[in-house]
Amino acid sequence: MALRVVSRSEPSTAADRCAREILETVPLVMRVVRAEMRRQGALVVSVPQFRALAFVERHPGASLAGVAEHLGVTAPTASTIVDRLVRRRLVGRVPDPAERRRVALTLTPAGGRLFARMRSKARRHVAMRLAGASAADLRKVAGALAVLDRLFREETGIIG
Amino acid sequence: MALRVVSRSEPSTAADRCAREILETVPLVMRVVRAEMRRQGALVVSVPQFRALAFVERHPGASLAGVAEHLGVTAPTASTIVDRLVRRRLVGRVPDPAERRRVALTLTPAGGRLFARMRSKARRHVAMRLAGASAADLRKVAGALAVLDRLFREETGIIG
DNA sequence: CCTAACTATTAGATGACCTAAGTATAAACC
DNA sequence: GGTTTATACTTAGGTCATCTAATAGTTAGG
Repeated sequence: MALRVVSRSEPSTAADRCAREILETVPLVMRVVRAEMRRQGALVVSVPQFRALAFVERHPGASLAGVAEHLGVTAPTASTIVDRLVRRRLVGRVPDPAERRRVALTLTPAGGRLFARMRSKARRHVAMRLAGASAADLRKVAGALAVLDRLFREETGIIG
Repeated sequence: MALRVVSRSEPSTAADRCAREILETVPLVMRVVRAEMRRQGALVVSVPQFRALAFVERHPGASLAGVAEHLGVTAPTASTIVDRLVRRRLVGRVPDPAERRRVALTLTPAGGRLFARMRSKARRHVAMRLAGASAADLRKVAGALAVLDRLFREETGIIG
């Protein structure tokens, strides 16, 4: 024990260094994307609302609990998020005939269009940033993303 | 023009594919980290508050405008964020004697301790995730982060 | 000086998030 | 079959982040 007191203040594992870099760069990327979207006035709905749209598009007839789990938020939070989407006619919410305590959520045509537009705009923003990268760099990034995805993907679910 | 109508719906550039993956994985990583922090009760202050602490630690005597620019928010937003930190005795806010419309912000000892604790906790969380990666994977990730950092770093500043 | 520019705050709004408490429906169990 | 328990969602009340618009105090320029 007493022999391992050297430089406790500066962790030097490769994983530790990589962790610092992740906590530096990953939030930066998201902030820049969000900022560019906002600057263009392309943030027509909030980020959680957008994620809810994405989930409902992929899971037509989804329940509120499904949205809540996918967003990693509590049921009341999901309820109000969906409620704003419903009030803007982007999502339809009808009671499920088989399970009448459930609601079945669907994208309205307007909701589908808005979602597609926002998503392609975000992708175009990122792609424009990537225009300044070489093909080799792009391959590096893609490979690293696969690694990160694998490491962070598990346990998508409960947030508590 | 009319000759380029093929598959407009599916962009296939390498940069486009990479952009899709970035928009998939990068938010995932951040959400997982935030969720783990919250689960451990380690989110003692909010993310913007934490970022404000980080800025003031690195720039003692910073002004409110400095915090606002670093956070990418408006002055009123920065004001309330700093205000909560001041009320919790994590940040000191005194009028700058030379420029009496400015305030000089500093970390209190408690603020410094709390910031250091939160940061190391976040790093440890990420490092634990990375424990399941090979050394080669870590090198890949680090290299990709450097690329992303370069591509997204510029234009840190104005958001509005 | 006195106005123009700048720094910070206050006021008022929307939205995300939480916990706790309700309502309604389904399942389960005597 | 009726009561109890569990499930799905909503409502109520609170904190925090965020915006724009308006305000107060300070400095600088003409």
